[in-house]
Amino acid sequence: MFTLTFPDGAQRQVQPGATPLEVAKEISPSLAKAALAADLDGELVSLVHPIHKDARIRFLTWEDEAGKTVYWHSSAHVLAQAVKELWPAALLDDGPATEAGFFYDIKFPTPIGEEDLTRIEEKMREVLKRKERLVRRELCADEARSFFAARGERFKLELIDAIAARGESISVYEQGAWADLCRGPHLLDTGKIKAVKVLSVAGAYLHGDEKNEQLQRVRAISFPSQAELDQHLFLIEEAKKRDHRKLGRELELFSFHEVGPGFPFWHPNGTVVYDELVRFWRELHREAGYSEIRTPMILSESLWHKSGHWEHYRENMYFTQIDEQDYAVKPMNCPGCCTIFGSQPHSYKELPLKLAELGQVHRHEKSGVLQGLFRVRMFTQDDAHIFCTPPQIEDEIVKVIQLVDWIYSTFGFGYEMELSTRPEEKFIGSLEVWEQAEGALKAALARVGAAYKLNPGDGAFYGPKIDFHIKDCLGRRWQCATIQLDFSMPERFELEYTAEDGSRQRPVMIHRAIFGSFERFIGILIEHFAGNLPTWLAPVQAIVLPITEGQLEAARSVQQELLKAGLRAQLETRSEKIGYKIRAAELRKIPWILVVGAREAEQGLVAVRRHGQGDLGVRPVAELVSELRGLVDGRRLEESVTA
RNA sequence: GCUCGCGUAGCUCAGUCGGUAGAGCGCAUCCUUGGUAAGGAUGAGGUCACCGGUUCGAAUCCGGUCGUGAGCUCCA
Repeated sequence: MFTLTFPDGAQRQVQPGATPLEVAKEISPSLAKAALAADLDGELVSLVHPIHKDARIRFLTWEDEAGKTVYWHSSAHVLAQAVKELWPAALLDDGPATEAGFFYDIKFPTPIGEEDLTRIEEKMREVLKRKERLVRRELCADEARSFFAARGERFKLELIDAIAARGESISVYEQGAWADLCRGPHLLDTGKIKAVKVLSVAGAYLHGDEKNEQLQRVRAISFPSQAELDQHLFLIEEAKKRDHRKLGRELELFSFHEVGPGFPFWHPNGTVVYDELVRFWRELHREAGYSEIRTPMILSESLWHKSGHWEHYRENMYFTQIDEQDYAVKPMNCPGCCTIFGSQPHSYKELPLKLAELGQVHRHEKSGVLQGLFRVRMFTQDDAHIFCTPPQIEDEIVKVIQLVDWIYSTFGFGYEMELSTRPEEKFIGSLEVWEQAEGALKAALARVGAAYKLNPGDGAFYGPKIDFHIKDCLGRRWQCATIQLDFSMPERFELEYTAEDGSRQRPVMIHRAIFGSFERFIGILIEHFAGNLPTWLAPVQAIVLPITEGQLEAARSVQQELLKAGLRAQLETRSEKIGYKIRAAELRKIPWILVVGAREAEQGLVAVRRHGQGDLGVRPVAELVSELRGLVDGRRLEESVTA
């Protein structure tokens, strides 16, 4: 007998070879019905996996990420089967589950188009109706090779070789007359998959490698009920409405033009948002002991040789000539900052020295990756470089993490952290320094009590780093903040400080950004708030609407009061009906709409209307002004109106 | 950069079989002075992304270029 331990600590004895499904049935029929797979000592297993040890067990349902993964992975097999029934000559590569659905990379005899998606979807429903069992079968490498060779699946043969090379066991999952190479685990049968939607088809490289031939990636999603699918499709539509590229145009924040692909043009409204963020950032950094610097946009190519960028980053840089000398447009700010640090002697007493720079950088990104403000060729980083001694690293990292947390919480953003450590091979500096640095980062994370994901070997060649990812409304994760330790740059620039004992020492450099770039951050803000920016960030904070031209002067004086209080207020002067003017202001997402009619004008009142909330009643002008000032000064989120 | 799709007025989009362009919104002018999401009239706006080809004739068919979208690869 083996002992299974459940998440709540309860235990149960089972016979050797018992399966999670049998265990679930003993507990309750509803659990057996809801269970999709099980977690056995951290291993993801199917419900018919025989248990041959004492273990902790947890049943995975649709509510668990891992449960969804199994569900969608099985759905991917259904997709593949449907495709093979429609195009027997299609060649399959790989078809995993993703964060939201699943895909399959396929080489079609002739490329398919959007119009084929419905056919695939209908065929999938047909396959699902058969409610076929997914049966696992283990094969040796040669059996597997002849199995897929007989079917002409040459991509699968490559996958088999890769699996065999890793010394892993090879298995196929059969469903009806068809079978796919797969590690599993899977659902017991396809009957639990109730609703499917084939979403898109796009190019993808074989095995995800750019050098390989191009296949087509068919993306789809499935749900246990039609209602859940409908809800998901509704959310996709809602997300599209928030697309910052659309809102950016509608709200006249920024634009892109053929004369500068990837180079954003900031319109007056967008510039206000940008400047407010800068102001917020400056306030916090001044308080946190940073000094601000500015370094040139174009610098001699020799500097970029020295920094290593020419060697490692040339592909992404723009070059030019001045007086027949070679120059480069800066893609990063660190060399400029190091030039300042190196321009004068430093004492240990100055450390940690924190030099911040709103550095505008240009990077030649591949044309295909440009994407609104999320991926541009010119952007401004809220950069800073902290020069310190190795023992100071931990404290400084803690302070940066706290600053990031403060800034993100001001916008109501959730985020995830990742720690990337020393690469296996390509790295500079001694193992000792790396260990010290990684230890400092881990200690800092522990001190702030942050949960983080470890990416072993994912650090830069010059040092380990902590990355912060914000999740946007489409579920995409964007790296914004980053904290990177850098042992390389101080070395290359021969930076030094005089230590207590008079010796010359090399400082450690911490490279960090919090917004990451203003461009991307604003893009995320727009989508996060669906364009309804909090009052402190809104390009126009209030608009005054006279009901008739008779109140134009009274309305103008209300506007003057707001302007005097430092608020961004406009006056509507068009002679339209009030309904029309309100509609226009609502569409511009102006947070405060102030209506002045004969009644209000007489008593020094305004009728207040908050965007999205309708009429809030009348209020004395002075009272409203101080309320708005409070919102702005406190950089209040006003969640009730932005949600 | 690669694959596929798309490109018509400031915006959203029609435009049939190849016969040199249309709507709504917005904008301008005039009328209207209306109390919480669209009052009315008139008018201006387009080298149909660009270059080339086929054709008597191209927004429409073909090729190329540029831009853009979905992905891939890469990243703040």
